[in-house]
Amino acid sequence: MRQDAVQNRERVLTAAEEVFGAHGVDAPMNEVADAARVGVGTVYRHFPNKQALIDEIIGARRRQLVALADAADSQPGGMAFEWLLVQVGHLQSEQSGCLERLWDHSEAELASLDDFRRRLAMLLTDAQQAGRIRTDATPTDVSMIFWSVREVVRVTRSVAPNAWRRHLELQLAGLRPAGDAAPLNHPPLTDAQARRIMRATS
Amino acid sequence: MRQDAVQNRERVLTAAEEVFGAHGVDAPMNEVADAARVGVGTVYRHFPNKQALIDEIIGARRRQLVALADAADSQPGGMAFEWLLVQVGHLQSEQSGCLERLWDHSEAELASLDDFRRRLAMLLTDAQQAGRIRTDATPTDVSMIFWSVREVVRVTRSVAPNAWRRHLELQLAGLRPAGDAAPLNHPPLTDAQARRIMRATS
DNA sequence: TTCAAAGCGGAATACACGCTCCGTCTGCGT
DNA sequence: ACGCAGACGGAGCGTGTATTCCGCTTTGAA
Repeated sequence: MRQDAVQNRERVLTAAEEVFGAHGVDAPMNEVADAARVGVGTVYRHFPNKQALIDEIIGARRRQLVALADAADSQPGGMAFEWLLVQVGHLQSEQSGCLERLWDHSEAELASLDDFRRRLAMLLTDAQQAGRIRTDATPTDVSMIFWSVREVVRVTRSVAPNAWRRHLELQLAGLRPAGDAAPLNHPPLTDAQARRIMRATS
Repeated sequence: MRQDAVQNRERVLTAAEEVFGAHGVDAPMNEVADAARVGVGTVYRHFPNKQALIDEIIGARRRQLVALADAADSQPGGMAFEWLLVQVGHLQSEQSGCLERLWDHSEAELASLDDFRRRLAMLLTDAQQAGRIRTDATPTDVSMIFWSVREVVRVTRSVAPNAWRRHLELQLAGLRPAGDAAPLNHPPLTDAQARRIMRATS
């Protein structure tokens, strides 16, 4: 590949991350091209269509996600689970507009995040055994927290970019072992449901 | 106003509630017109533009919201606050697509919901004094819960229409008085921030 | 019953966006 | 230096959607 072509591809990716991050994935391709100081034609030379460009960006984030799950193992004691949730919050709060689609997958991409989910489930179990998390919490409850944090990030980022931290703190408080608190009355999502949801949203 | 015109206006409103509720406010006006068994022209005779139609629907919901806050007063003891949160969850889960904009306002509409917010703040204080809610929770924390529940509703409704209940339960658990749980490390949104956010989202 | 005002339908318009096409330009192997 | 495969830009096409326009229909007061 020609040298300038390689450079341009990179510029487009960076620009797309910025533009989509700031204005959401609904931002027009024209804006991405302008931000990359490149014609739209060039964008389409490197990515067959808008979805492919978005996928490329999100793919990179998914890999970060898996890396984070790996890194969590080296956290002390039963803290790994909570550490991971905060890290994922960080990830979601950077260039948050891109990530509207982070938790959606075609069946094909499901594998990459399955890995993440498996590790997350293990960390959750560990945390429960360490007595830091209530035993009736399930991995699907954690998915709901991710969705919820994503939305709080989206809504608050322009005014209070750190507000999601408090929201997450409160949710973690909700996950603590029930003292005198009542047990949960509503059942968690089943895995099958969670899976269908993640496919449907996209 | 002519009799048939009155009827048609009503039909359009009902249809819009259904269509926007099911497919979100991005659903095309044509679909609304079809669902109302009416031409697009008629829709535009009654509402100057799409936004006005949406506003009308949301306005009605806001009034319901205020009514709920009033009704909460007749709930027993310190439970009024929690009861209200569940009711708001219900409200958000019905025709949820319409409500993407429920918490956004132009400065002008701020007044209508201010009333709601004032009552909510009082109920929160009551619940705190009754020892059911941690004393460091603020009304802006409750706003974040509303945003969060709205998103969980949006994501899960087609597969598990009741999933939001569990999510809310967990959040309420997070609002219980801290036993051995650590105090919150991150500050709540200020009122001014919350206000700006609600204006910016729209 | 009559008829003008009010209402209606839906084709046509305006516009925004994804994407394609093609004439022009440029890195780089020779 | 040369030539051209490969890359570039951006005008223009197709589509989808909000909104308008206008000839036809209906209502209801006289």
